[in-house]
Amino acid sequence: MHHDEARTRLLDAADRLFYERGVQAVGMDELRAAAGVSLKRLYQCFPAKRELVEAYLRRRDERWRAALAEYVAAHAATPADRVLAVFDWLAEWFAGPGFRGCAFVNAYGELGAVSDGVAAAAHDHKYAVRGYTTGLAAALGAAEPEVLGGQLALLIDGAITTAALNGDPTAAHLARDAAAALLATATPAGS
Amino acid sequence: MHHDEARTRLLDAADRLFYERGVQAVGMDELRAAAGVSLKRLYQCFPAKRELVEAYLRRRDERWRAALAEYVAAHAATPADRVLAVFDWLAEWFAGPGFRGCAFVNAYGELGAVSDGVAAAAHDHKYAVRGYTTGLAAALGAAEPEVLGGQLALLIDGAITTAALNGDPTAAHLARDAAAALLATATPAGS
DNA sequence: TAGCCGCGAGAACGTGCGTTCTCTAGGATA
DNA sequence: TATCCTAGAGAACGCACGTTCTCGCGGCTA
Repeated sequence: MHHDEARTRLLDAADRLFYERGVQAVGMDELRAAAGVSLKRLYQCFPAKRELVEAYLRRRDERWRAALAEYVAAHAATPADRVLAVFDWLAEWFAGPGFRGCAFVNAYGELGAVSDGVAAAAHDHKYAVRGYTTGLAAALGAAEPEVLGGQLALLIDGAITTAALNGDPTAAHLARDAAAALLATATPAGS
Repeated sequence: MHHDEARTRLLDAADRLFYERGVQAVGMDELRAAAGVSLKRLYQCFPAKRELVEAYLRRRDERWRAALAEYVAAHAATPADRVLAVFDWLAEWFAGPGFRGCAFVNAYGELGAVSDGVAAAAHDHKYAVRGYTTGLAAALGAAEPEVLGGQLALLIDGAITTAALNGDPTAAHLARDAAAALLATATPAGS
């Protein structure tokens, strides 16, 4: 097996197992077995668990934001619809199998105090999401895009947390309605 | 030392250490030392770490919600001010020393998949907070108190997450402004 | 005073896990 | 064909930690 394929399989296994059960609940040997890779190869690809964890978060960040952006681009035509589509995408995610909240929040709770790399990955992810919503707000012609974008990010995080901890996927609808109300007050009428 | 005093000191130490560094990063012996209690006494009070963790969460839930309700009652006169005061309290919490996000979200990320007790404690906490905000919304005369209350809870969770992961205490102000906008659209004019 | 009880201190035990080491087999090369 | 390199399988190591056990001391009771 090639180095790159082993790396991909390890990241796939990490993405599933770390998200499903938490980082510390999954051992390197279980990961190795799930990926179908030898322990020696594992440590060639990721010399320590720390590095695997950070690579898992970095890749998940890219994929998560790409999936969101792709859905929004495909399902909405107007700037306002794009904002609302964000919450439609969340609704689908929440209702899907295996949803267990935000991987970055979870990892931060587990390791943020102890691992700078994890804390930085969580920070960067949230910062990037906020950048995305701020972009949507700017496209709307909002008076203060940073404010509206930040508020949309709050609603996203709140919905994820509520959906996970309360097991309530309808949090996405609640957040969508709140976002619509914020849009109405923060943008020039009729935009 | 009395049994009850040992229990209190253990819970005090747990509240500080578990919140500060995460549950799994703190060993029973370190906890014992921080509480100034013997290991034998520790296991008399809490026969397993699991039980100490759950007691920590239960007590923190009560104290957190009591502190919030007390602040709101003391700093706001009208129903609308009470809603906004929630976010003022959050702003103080975020800016205080040692803030590291929501203890329940953190514990859920760490152990929610593996411990039913932790998942239930997190659920119950969020459910209770939502009940509180729904009460505030009802006092406002909101057309749909459950909706507004739920949305306020989303903003609270979003603000906590953003403040923690982005290290940005001003998330409370953002959330406060968003709450004000929601109040304006969800309540009869002038209430 | 003699015996008993409960406590604190800390050693000890078992287990899980991150990481490294050993051994064996197979394929490429001269 | 002989040799070397690499990979896989899995044993081994070291450590951390949850939990239990041992020991010795101090205070109570008869």
